[in-house]
Amino acid sequence: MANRAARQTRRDPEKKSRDILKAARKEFATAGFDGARVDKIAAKSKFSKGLIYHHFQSKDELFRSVLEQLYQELSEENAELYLDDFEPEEGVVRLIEHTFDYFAKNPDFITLVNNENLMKAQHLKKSENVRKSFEPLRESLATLLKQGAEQGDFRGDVDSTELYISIVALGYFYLSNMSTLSVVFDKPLGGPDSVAVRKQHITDVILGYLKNKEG
Amino acid sequence: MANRAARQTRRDPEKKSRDILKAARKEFATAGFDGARVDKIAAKSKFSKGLIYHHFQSKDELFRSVLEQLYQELSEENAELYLDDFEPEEGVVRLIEHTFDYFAKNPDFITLVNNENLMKAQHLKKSENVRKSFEPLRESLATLLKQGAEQGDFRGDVDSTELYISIVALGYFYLSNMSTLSVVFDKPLGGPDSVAVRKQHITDVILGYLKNKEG
Amino acid sequence: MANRAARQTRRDPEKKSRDILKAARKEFATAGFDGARVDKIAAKSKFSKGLIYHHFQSKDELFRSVLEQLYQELSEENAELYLDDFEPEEGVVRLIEHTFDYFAKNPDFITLVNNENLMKAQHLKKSENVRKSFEPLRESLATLLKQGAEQGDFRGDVDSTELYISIVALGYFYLSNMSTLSVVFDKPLGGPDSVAVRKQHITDVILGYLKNKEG
Amino acid sequence: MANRAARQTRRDPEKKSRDILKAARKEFATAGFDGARVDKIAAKSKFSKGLIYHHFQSKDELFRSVLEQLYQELSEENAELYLDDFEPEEGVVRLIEHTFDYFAKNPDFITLVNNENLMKAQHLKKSENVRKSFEPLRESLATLLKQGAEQGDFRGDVDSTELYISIVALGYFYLSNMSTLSVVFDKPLGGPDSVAVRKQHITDVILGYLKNKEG
DNA sequence: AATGAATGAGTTTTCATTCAT
DNA sequence: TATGAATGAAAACTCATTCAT
Repeated sequence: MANRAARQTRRDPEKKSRDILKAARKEFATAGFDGARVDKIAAKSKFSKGLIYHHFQSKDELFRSVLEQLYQELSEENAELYLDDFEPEEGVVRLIEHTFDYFAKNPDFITLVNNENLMKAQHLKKSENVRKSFEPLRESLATLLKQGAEQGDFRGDVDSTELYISIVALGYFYLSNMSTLSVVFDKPLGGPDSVAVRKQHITDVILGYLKNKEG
Repeated sequence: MANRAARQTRRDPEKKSRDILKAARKEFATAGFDGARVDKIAAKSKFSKGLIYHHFQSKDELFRSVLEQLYQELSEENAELYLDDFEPEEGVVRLIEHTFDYFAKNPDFITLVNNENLMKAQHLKKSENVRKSFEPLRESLATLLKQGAEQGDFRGDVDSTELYISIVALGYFYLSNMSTLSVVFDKPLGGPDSVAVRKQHITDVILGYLKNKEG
Repeated sequence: MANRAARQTRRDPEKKSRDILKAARKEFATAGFDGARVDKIAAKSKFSKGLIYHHFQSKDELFRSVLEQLYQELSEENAELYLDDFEPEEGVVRLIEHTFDYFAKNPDFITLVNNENLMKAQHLKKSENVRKSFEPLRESLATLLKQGAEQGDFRGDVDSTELYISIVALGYFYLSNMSTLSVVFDKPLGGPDSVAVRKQHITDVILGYLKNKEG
Repeated sequence: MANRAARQTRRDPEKKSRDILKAARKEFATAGFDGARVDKIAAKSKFSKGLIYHHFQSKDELFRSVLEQLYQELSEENAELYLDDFEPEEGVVRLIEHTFDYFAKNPDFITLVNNENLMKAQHLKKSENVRKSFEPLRESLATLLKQGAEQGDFRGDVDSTELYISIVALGYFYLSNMSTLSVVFDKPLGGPDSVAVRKQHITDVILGYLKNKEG
């Protein structure tokens, strides 16, 4: 039995990779790329350092894999939104709320992406499979905007990419910069109340903008 | 006179500190806190490592000083806006444009602040003089919002802190995440045209929101 | 066989530890704790600095291990004395001579222990296995003293711990402070004649004291 | 007045040296030669590092001066014993007790001398004025021993230098090695009771030895 | 005489990566 | 495949000493 379990472990390299990636993601998110320690990742994943280097060639490659997995997950979640099935306003609200909630529930995403930006996206640039990964969502949003404009609900001069960036920005920045904002505004922003207020504010801003047709 | 100047140089520890801080800011912005090398800061500043440790006690303290200087500069620039002298809409536009331009012209600010957020603002928390440093600006903005509402130009339900965070977020996030965004949208966002478009979009969003009085 | 031996070497971390400890002991004894250089220990032991830090966590831990080994060796040597097998006077003389000879042959012991005392025994305090390591010897001495008193050879008011400290002190101090004593008495004390004279003097003092029953 | 005080300071370099030496002695005793910091000595003495280097040429020279002062003080105290004015036994007891008390009251002496021995007396060897500084005391002790032997109180085969070293050893070692002894005997030796017991034991040993004429 | 800023060689320690087994 | 001991290059930080003022 023990033998069989061992064999199982031996024969499931994907499971191994997943475990390593999970540990790596946590470590990179906690300590940043430069602060992360391969030793700690090994300890957390219960595999040896040698094995990690066997599966991934370097710390950089490991980080790249973490990022790819991260964007892959986000894409999958976004695909579940089925924006095309909703009326323009409802669709936009769904997108806003889902985007905010996703970042709020996945603080590691923000940390890791910020890290990657500090390094000028050098890892992501090598990942073909994340290129254009937001295209489906952008297209759905463009459709909503077009329909909204045609129905007279939304203004007609809105660029879908810019708007999506704005929807992300309003939540991402708040969550990403919470620590320093709390200091410079001398007010803790991390509480559930503050977060709920923020989420409502974001919806107000985006909808207020879209529905102001005198633009 | 030359003599005096020489003496001045020798005896001007503030000048020295400024030079060190300048070099440190560049290195921290380029490499991040963990990636930054005190050796490089010494080389860039033309002073010895020993001197750096004589003036600042540790790499952490040096980073803290860089951050303090950074927020100090931003506060000073913000004070020059004289928002109180303008009509509501003009004032808000000034604030939006100035904020965006400031971040665009000072990419180091974003890098350094992101770094500090990755470290949970541990350095900034020790800096008493940055606490509430945005209070004057927030108050000016609150006044503009109130006047704008009274004059019937702006909606009346806007929280000044949330709005200011939004104004910052819309530009900061774009600039901060430009590298990864360029990859996932497969479209270079750093060019002057893109930046100008972005700036206009931000103004549109904020004004569109504020001037939509149907809440 | 050769193969096996090679493997042995590779796989014998205890041998490695012993080699490192040997080099460390020499360096610490020569230069003192603060004066000792981990670089030199690495060079002497033919292992890399990294390996030393892999086996021992810090310079302090390395020093602690050296001390533990030191006391371990002394305990083992003391156990070989079999004091219980001898008549009181002969047993005491054996102890005196062995103690003196041990310190004379192991000058590193004195240097290292003096160092540890300069540091208030901070390392030894963490070593559980040296606590009470002299208890067997003290007990044997106590037995000898009791027997000697019963047989009318020794005085009856002697504390075994105090006496053992005295036996050690008379030799240890002479060897430990030889350098300064040679200066202040303007007379080299390190020669074999001086040492032999000293050893005889110590035996005279202790026996003279023990056998003076008018105390 | 202030002026005068300043002048006074300026004109009293000996006072300055004394203050520096006092601070240096404390620092060297606390941290050992290698552990001592010139910066700390400067801070403690309220003089600048430059001044310290002006008066003493190096850390080594400073340590040498501390040692010289130390032995000078001990010599002066010993001269106050007036051993020649006492009967043999009383004189020897005075010497034993004074020696023990001196070390007990001046723990720095032990620390500093041990340090110097770890460095093979390299500093003391350069100090002409400590050579033979114990000659007067040794001579007084020799006289006491001779008188005691003539009066039939003491045995006649005692070398004064060996005996003096023993008198010192029995107290010095106990005080010097108290930290490690407390660990290996698992018993705190620093308390006033233990010290008093030790002092009595030393007197017993030396007198017991001297008065045992069957030697 | 007096200061303390400035230096640079050197310390302990760390860590990504390799490699023998 | 899998391990983890081993390495070496580099990191933050220290400190006796010097030197311009």
